[in-house]
Amino acid sequence: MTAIKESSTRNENKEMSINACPVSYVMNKIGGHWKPIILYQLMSGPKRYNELRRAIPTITEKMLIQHLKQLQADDLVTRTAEPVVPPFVTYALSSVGESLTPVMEAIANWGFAQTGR
Amino acid sequence: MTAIKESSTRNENKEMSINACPVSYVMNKIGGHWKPIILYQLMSGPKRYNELRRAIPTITEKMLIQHLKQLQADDLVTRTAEPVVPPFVTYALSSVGESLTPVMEAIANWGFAQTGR
DNA sequence: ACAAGTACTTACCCTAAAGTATGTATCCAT
DNA sequence: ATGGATACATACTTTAGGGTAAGTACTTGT
Repeated sequence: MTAIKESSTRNENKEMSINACPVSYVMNKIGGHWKPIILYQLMSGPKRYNELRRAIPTITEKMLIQHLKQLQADDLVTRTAEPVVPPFVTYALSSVGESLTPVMEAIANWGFAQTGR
Repeated sequence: MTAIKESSTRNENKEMSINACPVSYVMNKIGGHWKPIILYQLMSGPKRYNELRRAIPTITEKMLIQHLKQLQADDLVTRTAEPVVPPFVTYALSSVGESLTPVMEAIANWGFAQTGR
């Protein structure tokens, strides 16, 4: 999973920031290119893997699972796989993920206010 | 200012996301490594260039001015230079920047709730 | 027999963002 | 005249994140 060189200045700074700035901490969980988009999709309800793919046409499969895994590791989304063939895997917001909803909405609303609609 | 290769898949995806996902739009303004930290510092009042440096010891000068310029271009912060020698330059949140305060606080509070304080 | 759908995995490459290092101009204090 | 403080600028390198492409395993439909 794209191994991390554990002692670049870059990562040290990241660690520091996460501890020093509460906003920075949150950005590491919901920031980046794809995570907010995935979370935004899941806010409208649980979705299957391929539903997410189709909902976000420009995302690659690699990025989708990579971030879904990260979001699971951060306890923001849950994965439920029904043991059938063909596979039936559903992703949903965890309770922690749900608690993000008002925050995400606050962010989105500011965006709407800025862009006019 | 680090010229942008205007037609990589990367940038096309970025453009698309900004239009499709309101959260993504906001992330482009306040996301990234340093911007939230700088904004968080300015939320406690205007600061001089070197005050910011000292408040964020791990940031390099390059990153600091680069992001300050970007934040100015996005109308989130203002720069006021008194024409004296030695220079006296103050950075502050613009009115738009101020309007971000509740959003940033919502984010920070969620972070605090998650980390326990 | 073969394509299509499910949900991934893996190897390799490219680039934007961040880091390193050094330079600029002006003034004041020692 | 040398060093420190102010607020930057600019060339050069590194790396983490993202993109490309192809493969896996199992089943249903034609």
